[in-house]
Amino acid sequence: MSSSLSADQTVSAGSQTSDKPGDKYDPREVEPRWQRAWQDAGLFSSSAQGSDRPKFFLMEMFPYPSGRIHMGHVRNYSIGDVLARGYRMRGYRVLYPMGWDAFGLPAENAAIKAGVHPRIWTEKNIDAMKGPLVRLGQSYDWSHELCTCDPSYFVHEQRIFIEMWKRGMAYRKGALVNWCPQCATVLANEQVEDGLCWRCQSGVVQRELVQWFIRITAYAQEILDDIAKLNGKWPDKVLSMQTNWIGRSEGARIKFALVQPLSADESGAATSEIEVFTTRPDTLFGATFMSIAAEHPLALRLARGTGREAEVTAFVNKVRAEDKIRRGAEDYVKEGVFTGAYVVNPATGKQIPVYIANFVLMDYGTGAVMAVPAHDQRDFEFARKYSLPLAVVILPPDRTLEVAAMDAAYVDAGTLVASGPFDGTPSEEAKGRITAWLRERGQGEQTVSYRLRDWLVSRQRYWGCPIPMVECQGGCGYQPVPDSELPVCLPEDVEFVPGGKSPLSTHPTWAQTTCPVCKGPARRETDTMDGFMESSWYFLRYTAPNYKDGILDEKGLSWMPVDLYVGGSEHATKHLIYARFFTKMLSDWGLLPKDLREPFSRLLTQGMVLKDAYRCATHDYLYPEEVQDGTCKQCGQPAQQLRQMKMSKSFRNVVEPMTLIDRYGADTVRLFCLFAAPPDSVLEWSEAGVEGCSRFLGRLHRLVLRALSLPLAPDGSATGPEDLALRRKTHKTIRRVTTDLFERLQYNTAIAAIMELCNETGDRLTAMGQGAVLNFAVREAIESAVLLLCPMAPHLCEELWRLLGNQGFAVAATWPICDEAIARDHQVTVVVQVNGKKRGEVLVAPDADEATVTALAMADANVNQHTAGKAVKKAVFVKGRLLNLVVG
RNA sequence: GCCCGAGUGGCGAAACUGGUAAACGCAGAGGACUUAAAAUCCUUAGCCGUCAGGCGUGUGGGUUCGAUUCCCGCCUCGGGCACCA
Repeated sequence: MSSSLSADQTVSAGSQTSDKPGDKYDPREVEPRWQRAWQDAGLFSSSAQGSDRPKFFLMEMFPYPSGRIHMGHVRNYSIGDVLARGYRMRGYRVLYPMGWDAFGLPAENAAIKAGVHPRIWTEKNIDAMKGPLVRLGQSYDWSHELCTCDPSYFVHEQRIFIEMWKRGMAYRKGALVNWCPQCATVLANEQVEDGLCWRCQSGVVQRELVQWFIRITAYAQEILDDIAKLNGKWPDKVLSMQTNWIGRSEGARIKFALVQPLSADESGAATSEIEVFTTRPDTLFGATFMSIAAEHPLALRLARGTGREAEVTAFVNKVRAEDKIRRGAEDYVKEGVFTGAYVVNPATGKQIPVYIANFVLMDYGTGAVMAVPAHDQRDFEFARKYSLPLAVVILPPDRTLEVAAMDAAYVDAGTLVASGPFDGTPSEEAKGRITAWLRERGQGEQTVSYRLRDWLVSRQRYWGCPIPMVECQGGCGYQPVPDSELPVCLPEDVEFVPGGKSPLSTHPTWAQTTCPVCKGPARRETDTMDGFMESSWYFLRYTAPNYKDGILDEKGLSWMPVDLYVGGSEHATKHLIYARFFTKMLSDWGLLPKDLREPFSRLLTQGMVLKDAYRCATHDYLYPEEVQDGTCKQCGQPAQQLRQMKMSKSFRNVVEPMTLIDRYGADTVRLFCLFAAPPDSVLEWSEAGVEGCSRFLGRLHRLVLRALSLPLAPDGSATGPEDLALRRKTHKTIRRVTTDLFERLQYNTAIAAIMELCNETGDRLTAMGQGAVLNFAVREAIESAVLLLCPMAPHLCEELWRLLGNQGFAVAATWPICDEAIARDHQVTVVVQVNGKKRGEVLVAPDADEATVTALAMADANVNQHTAGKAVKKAVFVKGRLLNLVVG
C-alpha cells in the first residue's frame, strides 16, 4: 500500500474544483473533465497499445444520422463501451470505431420539405450526434470514423459493384418488383414487411420493371450451412430467422406434357410441357389437376382456342391487378378458373385439367403446382370447390381413407397405395425413388428451392451511392465506368420536388456521358444503390478507413473478424445476411483472406427500450405531463395506462437521453441501462430505477471518502478473520464480474456483485466501530470495486481512482485478477435435508466427508426430530453442498 | 398453421453443471438523525398459520433421494415466417 494514502493528501489528489471532500458527487462537473482528459491522453486509439497484445475488434451497428440520439442508441452503445473499456483493461489492443450510415431517404425528404441539401442536412446531423456520444462517455477511436456518403468511402463500393458486374454477380433483370409509391422507389424483398414499406409503412405495389439485382442466391447454400459455425455465438433467434428466410426446401421438378402442345407464335416459343416444383414427389400418383399462377407465361396461351379465352383473360387480369397485401390477406378467397387445357400425369398417364389459381405464386418454384387434393389442404379445398376428383395415394399407419368421407387432406407420412410399382413404400422413401424413376425417364429431377431471392439493389432516388454504369446509346449495352473516372459523384445542383422522379434522372446534363467502349454517346445509370450496400462491408473498411491504394488494406484486415458486434435483431434478415454474403464473396475474390468466411464472431442483440404510455379516448396518446391522477388534463376522462410500449414518438413515451444525462450524469444513465435487465431482453424504463442507480454511485463515492478519512492501519496488514472474509468476498467478486462481463455478457449480475461487495465493505467499516482503520483488506475491496465498475461508470471510477491516490488513469489500469487461494472458502454451509425437505444446515470445511457431515447433522435438534425413530434407508451426499437423508 | 424465445414476490430481476428459490435493485413498513422536511443510515420484508408446520417458480403429468433447471401434454405472452406447393 502506498504511503501517500493519507486522509489529508487525498483531498488534493482529486478534483481541483471540489474543495470539500465531503461534497456531493457532481457528475456535471466531473464527467466532462474526464472526457477531456481521456481525449488529451489519446487513450482510446487502437494503436495506443503495444502490438504484442491480442486484438479485439468490437463495434455497434452504426446509426443513421437522424440528428438525435435516443435511448435505444444509448443502450446499444453502453453495452459496447463496457466491453471496449473492459478489454483494454484486460490487456487487449482494442479497435472500437464509430461511423455513419449516411445515405438514405430521410435526408432527401428533408431536402424536399426544408430545402436543405441532403449532404448539408446529413453533415449537420452528424455534428449534432457526435457531441452526445462523447458526453455519454463512449470510448471510440475517432481516427477510424467513416461516413458512407463520403466519396472516399463509396468510390470503393462502386469498385465492388463493377467487380460484381464483371463476375456476373450484379445483373439487370425485368421482374415484378416491390414499388413504394410514398418513397417513389423499388424495394428489396426483405424491405417489405407485411406488405408495407419498412421505412414509411405505406402499402407496396407490384410493378414490372427492369432493375439491378445482386446474385445473393449464389451463396444461399453457404450462408445456410455456415449458420452451424455461428451456433452458440449468435442468438438462436437470429439464426432461426435467417434459416427461415433462406427457406431451403428439397423436392423435385417434374415435367407434365401438354395434351395439345403450343406452337410458336408472337406470344412465345413452342412449348409441349409445363414444369412444376413439388416437395412431395411421393404423392405424384395422386395429382389430379394442375394449378398455375396468373402471372405464368402460359396462362393466357393455354386458353386460346378452347372457347374459355374470355373467362380466363378476365380472371388473370383481375388477379394480376390485386396488390401484395390483398393477396396475402387472411380472408383472401381461393379462386381459380379452368384454362381448357390438359396435361398428362407422367405417373398415371391420365389427362388432368390445368387451372389458374390465385394462390399460386409465380416467383416461387416454377409458378406451377401439381395439385394432390387428397394430401394437400389447399388443393383439397380447391378440389371440393370446383368438384375435381381426389385420389388417395398415401395411407396413414392406423386407418384407411375414404375419399367421400374425408373432410381434410391427409398431409402426414404414410404408406403408398394406388401408386403402381411403388405400392407399399413408406412415403419418405418414395420421395427419392419416384424422383429417380422420373429422372430415368427424363421427366423430372431432384432440386432444391430457396425462398431467398436475388437482392434488388437499384433505387430511384438521389441520396445514395451512384451505380457506376453507363448505357451506350449505340450497341455496347451497359458498361462500367472506367476506374480512372471513379468515383461517380452526385451532382450538387439539383432541385428536390415532392413525389417526383429522382433528381438524377431529371438533371439536364449529369447523365450525359460517353461510352467507354465506342466513345459514342451514353447515358449514366440514374438509379442509386440500396443503402444496405454500404452497411454490407463498412466493418471491413473500418479497419483502415483512410487507405487510398485499394478497397481494403491487408494490414488493417488483421483486425478481422469482428470479435463482438452489438445491435438490434431487426436486422436479422437484412443487414446481417447481406454482410455475411459480402464477406464470403469478397473472400472468394481474394480481397479477404480465404478462411475469412464470417464477419462477426459473436453477435449480441440488445432488446428494445420500453416505457408505459398513456392514452385518452378522445386525445389519443398523451405525454406523461398531460396526465393527472390517471385522467386526461384536457378533458378529464380516464387515461388508460398502457404497460411497457416500445419507446416511440407516436406513443409519446420517449425519454430524452441528454435531458437525463444533464440531470443524473452519464454514469447513472449507463448504469441503469446495464443493470435493469440483461442486455438481450427488453429494458423497461423506470425513473425510480434510474434514481436507484444514481444512489448507488453516491453510496460508492461516500464509501471511498469514508475509507479515506480513516487513519491508516499501523502496518497495513489485514489478517484477522473478518479481514480474510472481506478479502475472500473481494476475490470472489473479481471472479464473478470477470466471467459475467466477458463470457456471459450479463452486465446486470456483474453490477449486482459489485453492489454486494460495496455493501459488505461498508458493513465491515461499520463493524470496526470507533477504532476503524484503513487496512489492506478494505483498501483492496474498494480499489477492486472501483476498477470492476470502471467500464460501466467510467467517469466516477476515474475520479475515485485518483482520490485513492493512484497516478494513472483507471481506464488504463490493469483489470483485477482473482487470487483463487484467497477466494477459496474455508467454511461452507451444507444443507441437511430429510426426505428432500430442508431441515437444517451445518457449517463445515469445504472438503468435509459424509461421515463428518452426518455426525453434525444428527446432532441438529430439528434434523433429529424428523429422523427420530426412523431408519435411514439411504443418504445422498454432495460434498460441500448437501446431505439428504431418506428415512422410511 | 409452422419455427424460435419467455412465463419466478407488489415491480425489474437472480439462481452458472439437477442440489439452501427470490441474490442485487426498486417500491413498501418500522426506526435513527432533523424544529420539520429532503438527503443519509439502520431494521424488516414470498404466502398461509398463534406455534409446530404447511404452501410456493404459468398449468397438468412424468423421471429423480432431490426439478425454476430434464422429459411429455396444455395455457398465456412476445418475436419471426406464412396460400412457399
